[in-house]
Amino acid sequence: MEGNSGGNAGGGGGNDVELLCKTLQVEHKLFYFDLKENPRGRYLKISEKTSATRSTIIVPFNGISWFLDLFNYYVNSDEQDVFSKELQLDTKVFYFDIGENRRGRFLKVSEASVSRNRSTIIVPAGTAQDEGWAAFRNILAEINEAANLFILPNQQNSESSERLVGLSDDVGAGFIAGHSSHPAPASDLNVDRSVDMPPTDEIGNLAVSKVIRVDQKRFFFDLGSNNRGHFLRISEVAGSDRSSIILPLSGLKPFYEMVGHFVEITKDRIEGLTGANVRTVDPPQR
DNA sequence: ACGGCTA
Repeated sequence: MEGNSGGNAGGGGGNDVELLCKTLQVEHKLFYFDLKENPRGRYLKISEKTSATRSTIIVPFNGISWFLDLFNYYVNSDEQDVFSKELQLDTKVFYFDIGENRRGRFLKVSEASVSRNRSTIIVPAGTAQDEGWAAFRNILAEINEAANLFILPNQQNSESSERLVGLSDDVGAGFIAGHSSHPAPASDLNVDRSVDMPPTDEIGNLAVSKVIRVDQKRFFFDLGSNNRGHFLRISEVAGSDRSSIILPLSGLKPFYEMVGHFVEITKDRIEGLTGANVRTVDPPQR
């Protein structure tokens, strides 16, 4: 059903001119790549279509080469040392996450923007040597090539890379300081390096969320509050199972010190492991 | 013939 954005209400893009269209089939999914243009500029629309589902992300024009780089990264890296990535482009953030289930491995690409709901596409790795991702990467490469032809010479300067910061590698923000030669003192065991703690009276409103991935599990850290006060909820999510502990903020420091204690006494065994991976996620909506 | 994803 392509025509569901008929009125172009709120910038649906229905009237935008198509510069380039490509399709890719991976397993039973169909991916549509549409390079489009409107008065505000160019963008790449990537849609994932299943028999029952369609999901779309919109990549700003200057993000196409970043997408290409990231897919190259996931295609070329060994399975055991790929990590989640975040890509900030303009007002959007794209999250790249590896997942695996009985169907196989997949790459989840999720677009978060302030206004729109989060949208996600999931690209199967494919059966042999990530060929699903590789095919996806090849399409991106073709589009990136073609897109460069659309750039006029005088536009290249304004599109150049100094504005395009935002590729962040989240590796190594786990409990263990990566390869530092000295043992991590307790003050370095800081899970929350990138988010400033808000004043206590704002915590309830300013839901701060983090997630770490350890093997197949994910642990979500969410600040919240109820009539009993403020708390940190730590949720373990593995597959469809989820369980949580609710830690009153008064217990946070003892909890932290206790974890630090176990980090200390086990560090001989866990030094060098880099399983944990921290990133910021959108505040949950509630 | 899938169907994943704290939307």
